[in-house]
Amino acid sequence: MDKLILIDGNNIIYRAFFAMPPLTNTAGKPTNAVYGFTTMLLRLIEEQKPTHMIVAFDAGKVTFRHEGYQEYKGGREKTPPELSEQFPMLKELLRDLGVPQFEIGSYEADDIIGTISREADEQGRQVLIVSGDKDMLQLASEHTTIALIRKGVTEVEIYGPEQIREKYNLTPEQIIDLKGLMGDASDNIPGVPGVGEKTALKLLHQFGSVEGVLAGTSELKGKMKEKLEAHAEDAVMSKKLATIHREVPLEHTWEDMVFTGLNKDTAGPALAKLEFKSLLERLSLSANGPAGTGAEGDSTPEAELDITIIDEANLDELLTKLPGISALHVETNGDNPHRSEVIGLALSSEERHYFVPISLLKSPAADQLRAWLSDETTPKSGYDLHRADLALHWQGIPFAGAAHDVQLAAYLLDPTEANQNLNDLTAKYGLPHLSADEDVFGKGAKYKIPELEVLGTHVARKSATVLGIVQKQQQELIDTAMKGLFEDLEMPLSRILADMEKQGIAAHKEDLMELGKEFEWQISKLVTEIYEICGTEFNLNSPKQLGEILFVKLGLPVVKKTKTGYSTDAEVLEKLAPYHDVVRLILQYRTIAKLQSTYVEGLLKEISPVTGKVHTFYRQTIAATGRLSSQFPNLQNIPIRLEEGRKIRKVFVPSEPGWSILAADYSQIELRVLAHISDDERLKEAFLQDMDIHTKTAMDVFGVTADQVDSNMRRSAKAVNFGIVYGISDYGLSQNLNITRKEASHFIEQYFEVFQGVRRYMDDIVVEAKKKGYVTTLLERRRYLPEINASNFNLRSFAERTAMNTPIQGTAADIIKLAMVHMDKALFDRQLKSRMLLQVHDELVFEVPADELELMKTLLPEVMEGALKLSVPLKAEVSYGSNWYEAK
DNA sequence: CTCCTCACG
DNA sequence: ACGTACGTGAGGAGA
Repeated sequence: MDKLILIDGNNIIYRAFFAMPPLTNTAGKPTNAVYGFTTMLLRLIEEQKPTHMIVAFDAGKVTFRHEGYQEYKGGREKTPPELSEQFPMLKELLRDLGVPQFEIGSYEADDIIGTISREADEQGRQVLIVSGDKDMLQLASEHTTIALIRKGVTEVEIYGPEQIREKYNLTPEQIIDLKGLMGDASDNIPGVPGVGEKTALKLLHQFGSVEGVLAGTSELKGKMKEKLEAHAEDAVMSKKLATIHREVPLEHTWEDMVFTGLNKDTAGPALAKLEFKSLLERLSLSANGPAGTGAEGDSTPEAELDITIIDEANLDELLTKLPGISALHVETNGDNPHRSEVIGLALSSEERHYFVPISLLKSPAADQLRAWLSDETTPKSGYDLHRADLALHWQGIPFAGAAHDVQLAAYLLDPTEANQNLNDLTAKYGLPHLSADEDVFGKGAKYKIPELEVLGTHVARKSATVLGIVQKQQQELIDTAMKGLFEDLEMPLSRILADMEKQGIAAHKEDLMELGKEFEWQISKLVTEIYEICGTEFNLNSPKQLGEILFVKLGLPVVKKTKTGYSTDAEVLEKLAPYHDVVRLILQYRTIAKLQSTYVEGLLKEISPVTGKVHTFYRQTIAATGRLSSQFPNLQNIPIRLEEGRKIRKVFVPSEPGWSILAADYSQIELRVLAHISDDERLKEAFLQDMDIHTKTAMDVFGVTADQVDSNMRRSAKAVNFGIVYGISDYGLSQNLNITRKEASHFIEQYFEVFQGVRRYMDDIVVEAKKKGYVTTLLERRRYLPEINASNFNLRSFAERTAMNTPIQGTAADIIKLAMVHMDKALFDRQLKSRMLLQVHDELVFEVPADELELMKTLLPEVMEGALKLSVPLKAEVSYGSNWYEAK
């Protein structure tokens, strides 16, 4: 079956340009857009296996659309020169890859694609259109689907007529009417002012088309009617502009579009010229011309590896080879490493790969192998060694000697790239593809461990992959100045986290159940009362049903809407409370129900029957800022702000009699970090004198003395301080303080008048991010912000706030991680029995024996405060008690 | 599997 | 004109 792919060249290269971090060849020429385009193209070829393909480009500046409307695409920002110069590079590359390309004077890529897809349609051929432009949806048909590129160039949504109906309840043809009514700012198509997507959809569902709407205005009234009548011509013209021209005079034949695979003779040299080494390797092409094997632009075939499945008979052979082994992979099932089982262990040396099934690994015959596994002087690389350590631990197999964790390194190299599994990394580093775990094991209920041969081969390929990545990552870490961060902070921390998690924190089950009974009783009382007042029973946990009761039955005013209906969140309910007594009760119900389901029932399920403790799992590779996250259960969001919830903390107790819970938290760490990196004199002054920072801010912003600061002024100052850390916007502050945007903006202005160093930092960091494409923390942790130069206001603003926030939040994360490493060493050096149990972003929790309490009360804050030397002091406040609640 | 809501720093 | 505060994880509802 023939399959034709039509690619909107201009659109994709644009998106690739803004989605990719800046990337240049050794001569300093930007190549990022070409690179992004090419990776997408190769993936398409691999996944779709097209028999025909073209890339269409816009030709020239003036198209037939300008004849009727000169302002078409007016007001658009000029194409950045860094992108312009990549067009010829891309066209040359496509030629060398053997991918046909089309452009024709005075028409746009859309029109070429529209014309070819019409012809293909008429001949019943299968077509896939690739673009980021929603307008393309008008071309969908029985045989034609559209792959809409969403985020960056990696995610696509596939649309056929069916999906368009589901999403908009429109036919593909009506997409044109939609744009006719709503216009398109980026193309300078006016549409009807005041009509956005929502209104346009409503009108089209009622009248069917632009013409239908204009003919039917008599059925409408008010502003809407006026607007439509006044702008009838605009609507008609906009529709015309949005219509893809499907009769372009093209002189082409079906044969001109044939694609039989990459041109092996020229593809290699072309990619080499652009210095796309990873793509060269991925395609196993050589820079000098035709390559030996498997270069169809298809996935690199799975490598032929020398794999030995180990049993008792050949175990000795493996043991002799151990000195040459540096990479391993521990295969486990399930997400929770405290509960999952180890299935097997793969080991890799440069020459050979081995797989040891779990049964053998646990047997006495494997003593020597296990000794090697637990030997900290034999360095081992792997993917997610932290998880492996835990899973092995619960099977009674100790692990030590983690040298290079490929997952952790990948996270440091790009912390925003979500969940980089080994498969993603093979693509990135041009290594042979792995089968997806899903294909080997099946998923969900169908999960099944395959036969030994298949299993061993799959897992051994993973350790082989690790082996292939380590050196490359080492070099990248050096190039990005993150080697120190990796070796001296993150790798040591990963072992410390594993220790904390194995240790767990004791939770008093009976007390928790007792608390649950209390909540149960309160819930049933509240529920009865609420049903009675409302005069009906319904599911209080359903926002949908609750909305129905509040806004329809009781007729309360609608404050806020969500995508799917009425909003009933706490903010809305607070506003509704004065109107009806039941609202307060609902708020109370929500509070208690949350405590009951998440914290009582949720925690009960997580208390290990084996240890009587809760063993969380810290994830070191999730948060883009460098923070940790906690799962199964999340122990970083145990209630504290409200007394009812805070009681939950009473169930967390020391695991040995006579011991105490000791906790210390950093005071205002983020604002202290800000004082340091902004070098703002007044902010530094405040911390050097150890003043209450919010009161001090209020004094300076309102120009009053300390005793003139009332609680309201302090509250405002506190909100401004928060806002500053988050990357302030007047809108955000106005929401938080419930004031007008203007007042908020005035506040911010006053703040910056006083704290000019902070203003300078905020300005500078954004400029720096725009220039470099990333921001860093004090310890050189990096976060890329590809959207910092986006033309879309929202995307750009978000990236700008992130640029302001990440160095602050991230440096604070660096500091507490340092403190953990130092503290671990301090405990070891002094041979103390005290144990580190939890980290909650700016707080560390320990359990300590009575005879170490006095020492720990001074040691802990000392180590935390001395973790990193800043231009202002760090401050840690320590407290202790017989449980976590008391340690406040 | 997505949405809403809410717990934390 | 645009429509947000930064970073997470979990539970329940309703498709």
